[in-house]
Amino acid sequence: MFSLSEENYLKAIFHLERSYPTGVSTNALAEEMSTKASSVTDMIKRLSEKKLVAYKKYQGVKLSKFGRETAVEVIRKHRLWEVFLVDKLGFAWDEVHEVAEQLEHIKSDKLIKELDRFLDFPKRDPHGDPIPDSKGNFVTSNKVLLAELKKGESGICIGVKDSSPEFLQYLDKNNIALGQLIVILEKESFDQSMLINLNGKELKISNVISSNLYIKTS
Amino acid sequence: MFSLSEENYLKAIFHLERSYPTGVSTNALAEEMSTKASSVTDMIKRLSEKKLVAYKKYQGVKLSKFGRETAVEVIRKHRLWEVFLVDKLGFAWDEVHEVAEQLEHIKSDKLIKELDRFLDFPKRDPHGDPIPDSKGNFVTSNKVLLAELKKGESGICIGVKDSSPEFLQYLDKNNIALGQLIVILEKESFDQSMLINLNGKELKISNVISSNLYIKTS
DNA sequence: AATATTATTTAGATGAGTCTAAAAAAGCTT
DNA sequence: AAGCTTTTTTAGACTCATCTAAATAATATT
Ligand SMILES: [Mn+2]
Ligand SMILES: [Mn+2]
Ligand SMILES: [Mn+2]
Ligand SMILES: [Mn+2]
Repeated sequence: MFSLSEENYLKAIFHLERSYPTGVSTNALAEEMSTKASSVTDMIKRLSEKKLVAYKKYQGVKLSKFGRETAVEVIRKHRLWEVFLVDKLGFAWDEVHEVAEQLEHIKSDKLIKELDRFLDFPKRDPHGDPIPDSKGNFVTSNKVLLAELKKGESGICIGVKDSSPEFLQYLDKNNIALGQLIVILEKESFDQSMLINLNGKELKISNVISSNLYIKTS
Repeated sequence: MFSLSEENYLKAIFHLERSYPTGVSTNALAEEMSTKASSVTDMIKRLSEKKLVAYKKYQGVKLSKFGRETAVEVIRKHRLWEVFLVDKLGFAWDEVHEVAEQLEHIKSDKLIKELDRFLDFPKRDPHGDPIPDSKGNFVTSNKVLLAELKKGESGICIGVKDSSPEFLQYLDKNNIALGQLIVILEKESFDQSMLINLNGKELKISNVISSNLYIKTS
């Protein structure tokens, strides 16, 4: 059983490994955890002693198999709780993350097993992120940022890259939701802003927005 | 916002105040918290600085109004989560306490408000204990230990004093559940054991058992 | 009232997790 | 290759929550 801090570091390393395939740097981890590099070094040493990460001085960290399994389990719990909060308690999708950050650390195998069943084994959380199953397997869907599409192309919105309350509330305000068809009517070459069609209505969105919306491709 | 440890101490003091109306002793608190008296003294000083308890050296502690409100809120959360686990996730009543000990420390006003609504504002937890409402008010029912009743008397079982898994499993095994009518057929003066009628069936129970079952009186 | 026992507090240490400041290593420039 | 900059690690300190051992206060016994 690991501490709340240890679990949070494992999650952070897991997420950063995509951008740092050769090893997550101390500074990147410090940034992600909103802490100091020296604290990260301390924690990395602890995680290394517990065989959760592979660490060599000045080389960054990588999750071990064990560490990755642990991280995925915490992520599974986080996302299941997010589904619970939205589907059962009526939270909005921009209100769930903070609470899930706490709930993900509750230790009980039975709890998470029964919660999963109660929610009818959901495959995705309210932000479109995949939920690992009890064995740690999860779908990796073919997605691309809306910003990468060209004029005339279209696709279904299936997730958000930024899931901050601010961004999610912007989407709500403009009636952009997961599952919706988006057609690119115009794309401005100067600032990459787009005119899109959404439910028959036209909407102008900046590159900041289109760079944080995932579209299903295949 | 208080730490997990602080909240647990407040709960313990709250429960012990019934037995120690003039002030909860350091040793009693150490016993309840499974820790050492010196640790208790340290914590009491912290709680006192935060105005959660009134403390004078060698005099024991009492909760302040603020401290009592905080304790009651934690107890409210604990019991609501226990209802959730039993009613929604299918936990048995002897499996919920440990998990609720963790869940009671989750910080989110909205979460507990919506959970309460989701559970349809339950008045009692799975062990018959009253659940404080959002203002901290809860019913204090007229109850008496089964052991205090005499031959020929009867009443409805409404709660347990000991809610350890071992005791609860004993009750399950003997089909004793909350809400049931219990009639005392015989009472042995030597060891206080009883012969009771339960759903038409006769059952012999020891004083250890009857001293941990609450019966509704008025 | 003096003494013995018990309860409580103090003193000092430990471990987890964090911090700042300083040292050391790695990576870039020229 | 030497020097400069950035990154990372080390050293030392702090808080919270705990512990053991010792000191002190309160209570009980004779
Ligand atoms: Mn989240
Ligand atoms: Mn999410
Ligand atoms: Mn309980
Ligand atoms: Mn209970």
